Amino acid sequence: MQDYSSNLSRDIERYILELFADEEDENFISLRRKELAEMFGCVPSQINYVLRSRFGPEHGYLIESRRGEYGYIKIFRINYDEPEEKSKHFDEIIGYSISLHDACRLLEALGARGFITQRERLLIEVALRNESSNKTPHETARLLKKMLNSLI
Amino acid sequence: MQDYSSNLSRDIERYILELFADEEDENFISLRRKELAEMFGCVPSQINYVLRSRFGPEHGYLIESRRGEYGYIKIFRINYDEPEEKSKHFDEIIGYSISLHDACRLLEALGARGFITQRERLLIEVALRNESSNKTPHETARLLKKMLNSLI
DNA sequence: TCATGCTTGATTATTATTGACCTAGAAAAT
DNA sequence: ATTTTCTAGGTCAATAATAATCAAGCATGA
Repeated sequence: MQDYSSNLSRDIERYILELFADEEDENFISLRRKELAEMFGCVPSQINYVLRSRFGPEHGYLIESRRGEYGYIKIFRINYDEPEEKSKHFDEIIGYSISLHDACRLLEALGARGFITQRERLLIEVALRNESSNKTPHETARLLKKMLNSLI
Repeated sequence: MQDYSSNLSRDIERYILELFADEEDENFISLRRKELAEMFGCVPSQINYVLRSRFGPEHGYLIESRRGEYGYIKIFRINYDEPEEKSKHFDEIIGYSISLHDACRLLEALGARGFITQRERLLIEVALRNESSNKTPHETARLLKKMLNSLI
């Protein structure tokens, strides 16, 4: 169902995405939380909510910030592609549950196709194996999808 | 786009980094606190603040200084070529327990030092945040060290 | 209606700057 | 040889200007 009503968080999200669109050559944008909040007539913590819910690492963004005078928030966009296609693809091929063994085979294939580097593959495998004794195939699938989707 | 990346401390940091760049064959630079403070028109303790906040061990530097006449401050840039040293370094700066927040800050510094790429940083952050609600600082430290050590 | 997402503001934490006071080392004075 | 003085760096606390967190209440939409 489509939604036509106004929504502050969505507006702020769109504004930030526009900033990225305006800076095609850069992979990050800078902003001041206070300014942005004033601009949208909201409380500053609203900005944190938008960042948390839409620009976190699982969404493919890295955030750096500093407080105090000259404070700032930088948002780094790690990937440039449209998220739709590939993440749907991962959801399909990984599914609701996957064994550690199959996960590693998939990572091998993704490496062969140049989708991830050898180091990235290592990182994902280490994360998947972490406390693997009590990690179910379902949890494995969830984490694997999260990590791969963040890169897309 | 605005960059918000200039203030006194950042200027002093950049100046010191330039000193290192100018002396590529040396692994240290030396300076006089008073001179530097005069040069930047600030109080001398400002220099200590910059050293404390930007040239600590977690940034890959060591400080040695001497007071009185012929006083000086030397900043050593440490090399971590050997895998053994790198692993030990990670153990030292991460320790037995670390908050998610501090872990992310550390990853930022490791990125700046060229130890990890932005994509690798993304993967590590996603893994650390996974089920972070019941992830203790101790478990965070263990996983973080495991992942970083896998890259050595 | 009910779960989820959104909004708000009070409280807490961090960052940078400044200056007053403290400490160590070397030279000068005794 | 000992004391004094001078010079340079160290530490700490106060302050100001941000940003982050948290919990509570509200709104939306399936």
